[in-house]
Amino acid sequence: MSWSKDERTEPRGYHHGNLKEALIRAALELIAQKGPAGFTFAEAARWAGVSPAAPYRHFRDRDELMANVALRGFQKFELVLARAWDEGRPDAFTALDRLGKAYLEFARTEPAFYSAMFEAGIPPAINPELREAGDRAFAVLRGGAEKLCAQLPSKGRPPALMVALHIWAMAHGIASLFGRGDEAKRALPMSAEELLEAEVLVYLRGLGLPAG
Amino acid sequence: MSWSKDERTEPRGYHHGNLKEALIRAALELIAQKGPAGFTFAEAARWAGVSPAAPYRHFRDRDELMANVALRGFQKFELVLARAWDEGRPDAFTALDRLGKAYLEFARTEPAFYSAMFEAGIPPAINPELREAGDRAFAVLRGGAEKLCAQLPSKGRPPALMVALHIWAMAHGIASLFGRGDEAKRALPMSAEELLEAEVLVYLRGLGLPAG
DNA sequence: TGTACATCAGTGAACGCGCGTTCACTGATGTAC
DNA sequence: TGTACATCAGTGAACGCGCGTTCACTGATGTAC
Repeated sequence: MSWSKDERTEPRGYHHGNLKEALIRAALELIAQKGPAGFTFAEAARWAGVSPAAPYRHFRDRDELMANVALRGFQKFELVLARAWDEGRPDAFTALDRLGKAYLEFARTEPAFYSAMFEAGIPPAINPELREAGDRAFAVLRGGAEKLCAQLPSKGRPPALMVALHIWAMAHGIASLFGRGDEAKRALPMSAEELLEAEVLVYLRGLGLPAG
Repeated sequence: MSWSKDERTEPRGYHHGNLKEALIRAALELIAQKGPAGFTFAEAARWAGVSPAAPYRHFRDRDELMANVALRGFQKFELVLARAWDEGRPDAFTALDRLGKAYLEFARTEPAFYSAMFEAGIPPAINPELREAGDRAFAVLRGGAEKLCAQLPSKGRPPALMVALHIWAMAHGIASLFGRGDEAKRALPMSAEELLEAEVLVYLRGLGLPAG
């Protein structure tokens, strides 16, 4: 869970008690329903059962809320990816396969997070905290790529960073084209998971893996 | 050019004469500036120098305008891709490389079209004309994949459709992560073009290409 | 344990704004005769 | 070539709406003594 503290089921009384978390949850719900653009500060307040002025106690404006959602998204994403990768156990191939599936599962089950992270157009340069969180999530992919590359003969070994970027691009490409539940559903002869798995497999073979 | 007819440089008089085209151009400009969500019907009208009621003569609502932009985007995309592919001349590799570069160039130089096509969330199922245009653009990739696959031994040859989807996912992944001018610019050790070229190269090697 | 007080997190009313949409209208264009 | 008329593509004023934002306020909570 991203909203850790205590989950009050029934916020009551004058003080909400957990408004910041409630607003973030409202934003997630609204983004999931109508896309990253289709959510307003006022509506999030209404969702949380609070006056339209209340959110200003916790966020300067809509963008700050959005950035906060993206931040938590990256944190959760890092966790999910790291758990899937599991330090490359039992071997890099199996782990990479899990990683790819986890990537797609995240994009599918957390479309709001995914939107906020990659499609909301928040400039990462401005927000160092956000940028760092994104980098940490990417570091998981990068670690995986390093472990894979280490299995190649050092002569002509491709840079691990490049391999990580390739894997990211494949996963992101498939996730955004085919991996969302409802919208833009194009008829496919196979699931997004199978498609990504096959793609990564061909790619790895192209790298020379598995190597003797 | 997508807006073909006659490009009046100075729309004047009571009748605009070319309002439909002007509105689409305005939408492109606004989408490019502020993303697919950051454009309004009223603002497009203002941009075209026309009263806010005028656009209703040409589009039922904002969504219809957006769909029209996406439609033209796919048409132009198909043209651009087909020209780059050039029927696979002089050979499928060279042509595929051109295709990838053209894909990225389109995403970069026509961000508004690209957004409308892939990020505006227009349900393609509802709009058959739009869907068809998208299919025709994809058919170029598919044709390329077929030519590539034909070079493989028929035993164990992967389905061309799958290969086409893989190529699309790679190109789209790189375009949306790294291939836009201003926003979300992450420091990369190489250009988006080089990154995609390398990725496709590894992938093709994984397919067993070039084959003897 | 009780009291005074500072601080905090909410209220609710108000505002200006731009958007989407409608309406009766009007100027321009094209066509029939 | 001219006239009458239908049609088309725009105007501009008006409306209701929801948003973002501010303001003085107030109820609840925590702390010092």
